[in-house]
Amino acid sequence: MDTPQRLDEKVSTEEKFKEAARTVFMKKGYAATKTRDIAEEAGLNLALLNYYFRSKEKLFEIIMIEKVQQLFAFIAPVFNDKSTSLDTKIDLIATSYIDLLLKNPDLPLFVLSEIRNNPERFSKNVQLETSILKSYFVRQLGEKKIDMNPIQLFLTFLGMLVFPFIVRPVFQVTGTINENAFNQLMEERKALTAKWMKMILE
Amino acid sequence: MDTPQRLDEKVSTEEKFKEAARTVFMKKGYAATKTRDIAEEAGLNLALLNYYFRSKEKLFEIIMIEKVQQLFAFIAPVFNDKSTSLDTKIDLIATSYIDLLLKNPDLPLFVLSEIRNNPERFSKNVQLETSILKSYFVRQLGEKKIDMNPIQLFLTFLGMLVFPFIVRPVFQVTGTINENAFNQLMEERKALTAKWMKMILE
DNA sequence: GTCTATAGAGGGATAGAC
DNA sequence: GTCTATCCCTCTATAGAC
Repeated sequence: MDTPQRLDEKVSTEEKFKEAARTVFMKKGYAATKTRDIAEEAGLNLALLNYYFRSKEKLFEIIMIEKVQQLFAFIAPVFNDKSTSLDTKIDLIATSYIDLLLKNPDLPLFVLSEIRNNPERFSKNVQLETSILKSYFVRQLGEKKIDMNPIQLFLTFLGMLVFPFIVRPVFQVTGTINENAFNQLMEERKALTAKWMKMILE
Repeated sequence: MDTPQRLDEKVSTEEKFKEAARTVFMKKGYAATKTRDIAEEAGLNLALLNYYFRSKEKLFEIIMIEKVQQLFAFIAPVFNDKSTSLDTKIDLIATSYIDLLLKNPDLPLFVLSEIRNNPERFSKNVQLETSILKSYFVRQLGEKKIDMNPIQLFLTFLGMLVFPFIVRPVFQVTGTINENAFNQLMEERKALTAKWMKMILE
């Protein structure tokens, strides 16, 4: 996904647009983003955007597929690893997912709100990762707590990890918690989430 | 907030616009909403929208203040009730907040994504409820677990309640869980959340 | 591939009649 | 208060020169 670039090498025009599109789409959302904003952010001529990507919509789809992959598919291998125990998976996922989100704090809210604002787009063009609910991890949850729908456990686990990043904009606007303090809380949260999740499963 | 209307009484034009605006803004978000959509939804003339509310922006602010109130301020009394124990508060909040969200499932994602897409609007015009983090409930959490930042506990509790409604659009688009099944899960979740939260606090 | 210029549609807002 | 007609700016997209 990351194409490494030597410092003296030129980044392609196409890639400059994609990078600018990531920035602007993530910041404002699809509808509020103007193609002019993207061209300006990229430092490139507006007409080139259509030359490379045909339309705003098509460029957005490219970025969106990337982001959905990041959010859903990134952890699929861990979820489906049959050689690791439930407890090991909990530890691994808690750590790696919070690390992912610390690098991309806006990712969940961006993806989820775009799905919500325009569900048609996603039923048609973007393949969402539905297999997570049928993953080996969820089956392991179901075997541990046979008296409960494993989705309840799954939602709780994912919520512990993701929810703080969903409400982050409120912290930012109100100034309640600054960025460093938030990141520190999330680092602590890796171990807390794993501990709590195991308690719930006892 | 709810102005009761007799069935034979006419709903005011202004209220028709507000009701239509709630529907359309909540469905598409601010940026993707056209004033023409709102007028059509209301079954009213477009020019009247500006007559009553001056601008799309002003109408949106009215709706948004309502929604923020619903989401944040609704449970403030319970949070700050000094006469109830921590366990009682947990039971009460779990039940009443899930009830609130079952009636307004799109509320959290709508409010949070609008804050994210345009934080400037909220730092200026809409007063966000920041006092929750200083509420009596959060203090009670801190006294129970003195070795931990109470925000961690608060985020976990709220995440258990709210997060399922945040990911609901994914369920809808993929068809994994239908509306009835989701609502059923949330009913069960009232007791589960309370039980789990108390376990974590032991 | 990259630019300038502009077509063409959309959308917020208002003028002015009733 | 409510309507029709329309202004006018913004935005996506393309034509066509270089």
